Amino acid sequence: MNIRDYCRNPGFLIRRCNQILAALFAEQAQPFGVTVQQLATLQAAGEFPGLDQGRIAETIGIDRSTIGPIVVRLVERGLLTVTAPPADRRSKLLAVTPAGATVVDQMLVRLAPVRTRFLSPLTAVEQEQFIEMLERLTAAHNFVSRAPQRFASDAVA
Amino acid sequence: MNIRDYCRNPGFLIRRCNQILAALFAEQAQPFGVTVQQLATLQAAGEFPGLDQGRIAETIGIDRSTIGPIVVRLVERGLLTVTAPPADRRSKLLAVTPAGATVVDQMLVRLAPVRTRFLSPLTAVEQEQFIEMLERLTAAHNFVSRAPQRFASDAVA
DNA sequence: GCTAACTATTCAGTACACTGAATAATACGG
DNA sequence: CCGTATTATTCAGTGTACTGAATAGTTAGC
Repeated sequence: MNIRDYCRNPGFLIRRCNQILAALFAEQAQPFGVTVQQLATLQAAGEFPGLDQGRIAETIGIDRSTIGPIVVRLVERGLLTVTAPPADRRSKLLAVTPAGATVVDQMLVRLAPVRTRFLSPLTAVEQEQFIEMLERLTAAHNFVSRAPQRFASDAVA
Repeated sequence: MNIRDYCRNPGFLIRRCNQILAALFAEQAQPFGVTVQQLATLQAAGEFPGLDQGRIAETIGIDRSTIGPIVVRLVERGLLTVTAPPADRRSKLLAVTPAGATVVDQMLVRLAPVRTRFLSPLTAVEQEQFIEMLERLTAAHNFVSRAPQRFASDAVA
């Protein structure tokens, strides 16, 4: 296997896409100083107020040991608040501040074109197929990584 | 836009795929203690012996400031050697050691099933379409990231 | 009630990834 | 030649990601 074939592996291509999307995101997000995972955290916390940190991490599919530092940065910037419920002092309940909600709204507006631009090399039909295939792949392999994704609204079986 | 829609963005899905592929890779690569980027570096250095560090980085699409530490770790493990050519003492020429070549061969054998397993939720036709779409996306946006990919064999226009 | 299992988070350690700036060596224009 | 632009790499700083282990708090069994 030579290098050119190696670069046709899904692992390699997905990594390249990740780099590209990170750059496109950073371009738009720069004035806000908020990263992808920080935005995802804000959005999940906004939709499920009062959910604990671990379940927010599950909702967006990031590791529990990774969300801690993310939350710290968001709290430092005044975009998120953390409270320890008296019932269970192990957990940390997250809530988005008004400033945080504003940032999310403004960022989503600026980021909408990124999706369009990234997918533009594909035809409209291909774009739908591509997203659908990605969804199928992530769903099928959800439990492979240490941070499987689970929505808070999904009842525990 | 709610969280479920947010998770249908290519950025989110690609990040999840990346996590999954990293986990699948790690599962097979663990006994070797070699990471994805380290393997890619070894392979590129093996195919283009005597190429300088910066061009190896370009070949595999990683940042020049990232490859330095990767090379250091590979040299420490005796899988790679670095020489400073007398002609231009700024650059560092990389070469794979026999031990490094053996590691690459053994790892490629173990990693072949990872590709098959990852793509298995798609039909044979879809798998080809998926890879082709990824190639088109990465090619179209190649210069968006700080580390565009360029093969050493591509003549400079 | 008190220990034992369980759960939420954190911490230490390793490895990317990128930005912006610094350092060092080379090449070129006059 | 000699300073200036160019090129190769490095460094400092920030932010993920994951592993394995530790810490702290809770629930359950008996």
